[in-house]
Parts: sequence; C-alpha cells; structure tokens
Amino acid sequence: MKITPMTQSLVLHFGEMGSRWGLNRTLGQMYAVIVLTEAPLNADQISEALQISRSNVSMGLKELKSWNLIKLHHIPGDRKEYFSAPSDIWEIARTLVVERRKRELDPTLSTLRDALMEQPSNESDEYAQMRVKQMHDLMEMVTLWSNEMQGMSSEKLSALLKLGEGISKILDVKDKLLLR
Amino acid sequence: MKITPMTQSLVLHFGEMGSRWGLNRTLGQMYAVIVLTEAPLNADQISEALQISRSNVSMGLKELKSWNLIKLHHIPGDRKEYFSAPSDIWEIARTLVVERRKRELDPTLSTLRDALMEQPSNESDEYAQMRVKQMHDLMEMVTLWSNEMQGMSSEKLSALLKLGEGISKILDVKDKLLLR
DNA sequence: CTGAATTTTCAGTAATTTGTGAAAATTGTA
DNA sequence: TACAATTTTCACAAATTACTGAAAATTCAG
Repeated sequence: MKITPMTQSLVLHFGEMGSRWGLNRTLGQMYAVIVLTEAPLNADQISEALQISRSNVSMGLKELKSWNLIKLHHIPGDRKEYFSAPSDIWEIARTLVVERRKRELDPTLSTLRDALMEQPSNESDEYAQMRVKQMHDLMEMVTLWSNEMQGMSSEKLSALLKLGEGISKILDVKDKLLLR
Repeated sequence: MKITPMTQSLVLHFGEMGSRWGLNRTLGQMYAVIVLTEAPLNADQISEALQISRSNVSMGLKELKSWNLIKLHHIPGDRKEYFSAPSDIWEIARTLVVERRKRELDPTLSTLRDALMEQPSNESDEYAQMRVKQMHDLMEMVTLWSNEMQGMSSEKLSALLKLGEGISKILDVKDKLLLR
C-alpha cells in the first residue's frame, strides 16, 4: 500500500511519540496508519506501508489487540484478516485511559496495599507508610474516575471535557446544587 | 545510607514501574527513595542506597530536576546538595500531569495543527485530515484541563477527584445550576 | 586566588529492547 | 482429509538506551 506524504509525516511523528506513550515506535506507526486510513487494512498492507517485516506487523497487531485498540474484519472471499480503529475517537481515548490505568496504576496500587499491611519496624518506616497511604488514596481516586469514564458515553465524555475551566465554578456551587 | 526492607521492596517496585511511566528503572527507584524518606538526601546517599554509580545519580537528578519533581536544600556547614520531594502528594501529582502533558501531548498537538493547514491532495488525505481534526480537538480539551489543574489548589483538586461517580450527576444538573 | 570538595560530562561498555527471516502452527477450502 | 494460504513464534541480529569510571568543570572556604 502506498501512503500519501501527509499520512507519511503523521505516521513518522506518531512513531516518535509512540515511545513516550508506553508503546514503541513501530506500534505508534502502525496505529497511526490504521487510524488514518478509512478502509480496514491487512497485515501485508501495513508491512508494505511502513516498510517493516511481516513478522514485526504480526507482533504489533498482537499487542494492539491486547490494548483493545483495533477491530477485526473479514472480507468475503478473502482469507486475510483486516484491521481498523474505532471510528469514534472518544472510544479510542476511553480505551487508552483504561488500558494505561491497568498497566500503570493497578500493579502499583496492589503493591502499595501490601506495604500498608506491614508492621512498620521503625520511625522511617512509619514515615514511608504515611507517604504510601497518601499515594494509595490518590491512586484509588484516579482509578475510580477511570472506571467512571469507562462507562460514559462519548457524548457525555465530550461534554465533561468541554467544561474546561468551568469545572472550577461547578465545584464551587456543587454543594448547593446537590442539596436541592 | 541503609534502607529498610519495606522501603527496599517499594523502591524495587517503583523501579519496575518507572519504565511504564516514561521514566526509566533508575529514575523510578531514585524518586521512590526520595519520596519515602523524610530527610532530604544527598547524591552519595542515593548512590549507596540504590547501589548505583555516583555519575548515574547525577544524571538521574538532572532529569528529575527537568521534571520539577525535586526540591533542593542546603545544610549549613555542608557543601553537599540535598534533595527532597514535595511533602504535598497532590503537588507531585499535579506536576506529573503537567510534565507528561508537555512531553506527550504538546508536540503532537503541534504536528496535528500543521497537518490541518495542509491542502488535502485526494480523498484519503481528506479522511486522514478529518481524523486529525478529531484528535486535535480532543487533545486540546485535555490540554485545557491540564492547565486548569495546574492552577488548582490541592484541596480543590482533592475535592474534584473525590467526586468520583458524582461527576455524572453533576453533569446532568449543570445547566440548571449555572443558569441561576 | 588556591585548592580541596563536589558535581557534571562523556566516551566506551553493558544491558535491554526491537526487528528479522525461517520455520512452525493455524486456518479454511476444495 | 489434504494442502495452500496465512499467521504466529522464536532464535538470532541490529539498534537503542542505560550505566560506569575517569576526567573535566564548578563551587566555595580560607
């Protein structure tokens, strides 16, 4: 598959960013080309578009699947598998947040809980445990939000984000409002 | 500096997670030991506690400084520099969000803007540009939030996060409330 | 200003991560 | 079931990233 110069430069950029996003260069490039192309693509097309080996594409797809970021299609009369990204960008964002939470927060939350169960052996352990408690509570709240987000419709999510600076005002009046 | 078993296991865990957090193993370990220790530490103490070279610590501190994650102290009569983490965990979280946004979103936002300025050369470019527009708008909203967060007090931030599932309800009644 | 203490830099090496081709496994159709 | 098409796995190679010790630079007390 040929790729337009515009897509090409976006793909390169997403490759660069991929590493900063917990993925890696190839994964970033692969997802870019999938997101930016309307028709579902098969592994060979991706391999050709990005000039990477077929086996590398296979591994990349495996990982994108584990992130729930791609949809699988079958084209009648064609044995190949075709892949596309969700058409709703909010769905992609929601998935990214949830999956990153699973990878970045959940394991730590569990380690922090373990540390809280331990008996502090001295003063410095007591301090450490106090810090652990703070981190734990904060991360638990973030987890709650991420769960909340998971269940929100794209419309609602969009409305929430659009609040932007309005959020501060809302916080100020929230108590009054909810008491009615 | 000796390190208690409890701190030790937390440090190891944060090392593992470090890589998932856009830092790296050593950076994760370094920040863990700094956050979990009450007294500010100097480079030699960190080097000893983590069993890594003095030069590695120097490079790590440089990076932690660039993330605005550590505070510098001087102890009278001692020429060494001492480092600590903010005592307010919310401040740490706020800084992390802002710095990650700088690294993960800002460069992409600018690339997306560039792509939007270009003249689509054909139908597939038109589709790509439509996707770019969606991503751009979404990321811009997230940026707005991150800026908002930057200016929020720890108390307010905490209150906001505590809303948790309440956020949905608030969204539902927001229009009514703000119209009064 | 001198020089000892301290921090930073950097070139080389070590460790880790990523990518490939070939072979194995799987899939689906005839 | 047989077999060709397709996908996956995996051992090795390539590329990238992280770590070290030695040397250079900086800092500051006297």
